[in-house]
Order: sequence, then structure tokens, then C-alpha cells
Amino acid sequence: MSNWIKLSLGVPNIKGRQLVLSNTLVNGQCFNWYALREHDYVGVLGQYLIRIQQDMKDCDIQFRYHTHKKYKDEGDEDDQVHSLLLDYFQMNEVNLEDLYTTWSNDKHFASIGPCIPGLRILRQDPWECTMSFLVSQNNNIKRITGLMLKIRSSYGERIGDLDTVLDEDEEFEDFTVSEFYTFPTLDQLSKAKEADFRALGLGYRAKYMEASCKIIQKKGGEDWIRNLRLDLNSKKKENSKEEENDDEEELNRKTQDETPKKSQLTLENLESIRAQLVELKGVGNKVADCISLFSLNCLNSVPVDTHVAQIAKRVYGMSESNAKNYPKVVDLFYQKFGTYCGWAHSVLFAAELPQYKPLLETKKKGKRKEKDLKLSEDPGQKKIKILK
DNA sequence: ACACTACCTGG
DNA sequence: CAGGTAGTG
Repeated sequence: MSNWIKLSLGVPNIKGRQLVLSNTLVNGQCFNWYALREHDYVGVLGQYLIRIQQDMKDCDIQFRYHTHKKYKDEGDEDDQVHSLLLDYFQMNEVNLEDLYTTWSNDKHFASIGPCIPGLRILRQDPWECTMSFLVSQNNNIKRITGLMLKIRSSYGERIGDLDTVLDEDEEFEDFTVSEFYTFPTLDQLSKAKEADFRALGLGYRAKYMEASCKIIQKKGGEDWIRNLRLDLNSKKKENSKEEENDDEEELNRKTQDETPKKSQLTLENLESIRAQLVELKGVGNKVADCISLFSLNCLNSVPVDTHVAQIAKRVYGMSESNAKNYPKVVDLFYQKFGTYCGWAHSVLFAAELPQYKPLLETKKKGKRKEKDLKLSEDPGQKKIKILK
């Protein structure tokens, strides 16, 4: 059995303001994590079966993992998985607490942010992300997660059983997933025809899957999508002297905030990425923006779905939100939240999901009376309400 | 160029 | 209806 390893975020995670797993892993941005119980998840990242959990008293996070023997490297595998997770959570690039503070200039965000702390955008694998959001269209999170699971177990490679990340005396009776698989490569997934995808339950999306796989093959395979990813650190080369001596987290962070190294986040680049993704079958604006935000470092992509369109209408007073003024909604979010508007949007989006309604309700009650609001700022009380 | 609809499936 | 898109008038 594997050992537990503490995840060192590099910054204090007070009250989960940098990272809360329950707000990050199951909010609809990814579909590869399953809750064993609250704040305790299993899922697959690359070739690793990972279990990760958070102690909601101090917000510390620990993980353990398992991988198939054929993948075993020598040496620092613990370090590799640790680095993998830090990259996945984008811990080295983004100080989420600072962003929440900035975003709270917007009144609507200010009312929601404290209820949904530590919601980070994950840096996912572009290929897997593309397939996931192809499946996601006109569909719900629960079913998407189930369908992706079927795709893995049908066409991926088996990594191992659940019990490789459980203690001997542990059991989770209602938990139905017992074995875990890698996400299939393009070659592996290309063995499936439309009928096969339909048999898995993908419905009319089956046709899109087969067609898109073929298109991706023609364009150069998974690497074609992976190469669409923006390199936000490219500017570092100019400051290489500074970077090398920069071991201290705070200094590093400061430098990055001051020199927004966002030279890649131009409108042209974003348009180009979207244009290329839309060439796939079953990928329109919304899905393309999901892919670019969740896997291609496009911090300012704003996928406009029914919920986001509703926010634009209900909260920000946009008259009509339909497919036609998609760009207008995107622009609205950019005007409100700036470079990281894709990140901000995800918090507001989460607030629209039924699962988050209870958290927001407690906040509303406190808001009724201004006097009570200050009292409810009591840390202990807040933690219970928000993070329970 | 726009608006409208069919489309798998499950709650 | 659910985090839409392609196809059609």
C-alpha cells in the first residue's frame, strides 16, 4: 500500500483561499474525479491512480498514488507525482487569494467569492479535455462523468484497483468504481466506431467522436492539440537572471504579478486557437472555449453556456443572451474581471449549480442585517458554513 | 446572414 | 431540461 504524502502548495492555504478540493475537482471543469466521501477523491492523472484528500480544519492536503508496474520509473516517483499535482492545480503561477480580492470589486462576485473559496482552474491534458467536452454538450455533469468512465475502461489501459489507495480496514460501500484506467490515446480511441460510442451511451455525440478523432489524426494527433497550448512563461527568458536566483516564493510571485507575462494572451492568439478547435466535429464556440480555458492556458476564455448567459442577463442586465451575442457576453466578463476572467467566470458559474445553492443560502441570511454580517465574519463560524 | 430545430439519454 | 452543435429553411 502506498504512503500518504503531504502536498506542499508553496503558499499558506488559510481557510482554503488558495485551494479547496471540493470546489475544484467536481465543479464541471473536469470529469475524472470520484468522491469517496467529502473532501476525499480518487481519480486518474496520466498513468497515476491518485487519491487526494483535504483536512478541513487546517486545509492541508495529502495524496497517495498507485501506478502500473510497466510504468514504474526508478527513483523520485513521489516527487514526480507531487510536481504533477502542483502543475495540475497551477499552484506556481496563480495566487488565487489575490485574484478573489481583485474580483471582489464586482459586487456580485463579492457576494459569492467567500462562499466558494479556493476554486482553481485545473491545467488538464488538452487531448483528454477535448474529448471530455465533446461529450459534455447538452449533457449534465453526472452523466458526462459516467460516460468518460466508460470510455476509459473500454479503451484505456488498466492501472489498478481502488484498494491500492485504501487502507486495509477502509471500505466505502456506496462507491461503485473499483478499477481505474488511463485515458485512451488517440490510437486506442480510434479503434472505436460510431456504433461503439453509441453502445457506450454517447447518443448523437458518437458521430462527433469518430469524426473528430479522424480529423485530429489528420492534423497530427494528440500533439496537434497539445501544441495549441500557450506558453505563458515564454517571457521568463528575458528575465532569466532574475528567475534563477528566485527561489523564494513571494519574490517569485511578485515578479509574475507585476510583469503580467501575458504576452501570449492576445485576442489574435485566442481567436486562432478557437478557429482551429472549431474545425473538429461537434466543437462550437462554447466547447472550444472550455478546451482553451481548461487545458490551453487561456486564462481569459469565457465559455458561455446557458448558466453564464443567464448571469449576464439576470445580474449584469444584458437584454438578450443567445448564440448571436456570445462575443458580447465574453466581452462583458473581460471588462469586469480582466486577464483572469475565465477563472472568475468559473466561480460565478459554480454558484449557479444546484449543489452550491446551500452554501449561498447561508450567506444570504447573514446579509439581511448589516450588523449580523460583521458578526458572521467570525472565522470559526464561517469555516463551518462554507467548507462543511 | 440569421433563426429554428433535431438530436441520444436519463432524471 | 442538462454547461450545444450542425444542418436546414
